[in-house]
Amino acid sequence: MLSSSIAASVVQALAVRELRLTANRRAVLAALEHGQRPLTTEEVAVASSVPVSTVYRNLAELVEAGIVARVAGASGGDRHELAEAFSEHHHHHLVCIECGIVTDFTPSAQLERLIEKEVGALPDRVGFEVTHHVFDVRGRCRDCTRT
Amino acid sequence: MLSSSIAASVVQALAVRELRLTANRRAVLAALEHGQRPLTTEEVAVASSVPVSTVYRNLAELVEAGIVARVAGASGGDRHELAEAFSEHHHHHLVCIECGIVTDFTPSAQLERLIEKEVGALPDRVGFEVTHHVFDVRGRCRDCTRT
DNA sequence: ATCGCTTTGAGAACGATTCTCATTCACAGT
DNA sequence: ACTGTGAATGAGAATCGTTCTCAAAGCGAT
Repeated sequence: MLSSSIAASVVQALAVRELRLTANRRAVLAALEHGQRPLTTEEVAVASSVPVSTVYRNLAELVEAGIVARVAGASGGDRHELAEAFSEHHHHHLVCIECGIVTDFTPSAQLERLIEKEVGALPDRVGFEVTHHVFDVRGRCRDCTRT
Repeated sequence: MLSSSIAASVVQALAVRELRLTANRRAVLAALEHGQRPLTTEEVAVASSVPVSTVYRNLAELVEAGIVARVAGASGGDRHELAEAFSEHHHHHLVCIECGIVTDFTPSAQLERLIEKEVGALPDRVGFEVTHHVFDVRGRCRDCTRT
């Protein structure tokens, strides 16, 4: 079930785009909320029991509405998670280049501050309008190093 | 033409995997070396005049051999560039979410140091074997902000 | 209950990537 | 140079993830 605290703000964000919080979208969001990690479209479809074509469409709409964030996996399909405004806190990703699994991690506040500062200077420096940054670490996860 | 300075080390890296530096692979690498930015598979095929199926295969092998790096674009096809060991220097990317173009930028040494430190601690902290990190900034490039 | 609009779902369509396999090529040994 | 062996090639088929299509169903307001 989608937690009601999230539901409220989701409804608002959807309303802006004249989208409704239907049972399917609820199920998709609930899957993302309870998933331990960013999920592929396929995983969302299975976890939510919503047909794939609808999951594709819903995820696209939710990303568009800023409720869901797309995470670049190692290969084979993008992954999705609740956008930061709708989940716990700012974090980054550990991407396993072997099995493709993506897990979260939170870097130090110091690093975060420095990144913000650096990124904030880009518009003036190179005329690039920043929407967000990605700081991912790639390598082999605990399971895959056991082989 | 692929610069001879690179060619030498490429041959070595290829030899480890029993791969040869053929005319096609030369052309693919030359395209990446002279491209101003990370290129899509299609762009490499055109620039090098090598058939797409061969470009796909060659890029995969070169990535596998650590000679080429895959860069996650905004959408529509991954992009490729020479791996850092074979190109000028360490850098990161500005990815335009509008047109998909990827350009390079170099963050401050201070940020780089802090990232290294943080990333270096991960193996002990969470049992993740780090191969490299990705620090990309997403937004709209100069051209796309003009619309 | 009715109207107008959004949403849905099954399958078709599409595009990027991978696979297949007969042919060609590169290098090592002679 | 000549030959043998495994690597590399290329054209098209096959595959896989994603998007599109369209008729049917759902939701909210009147």
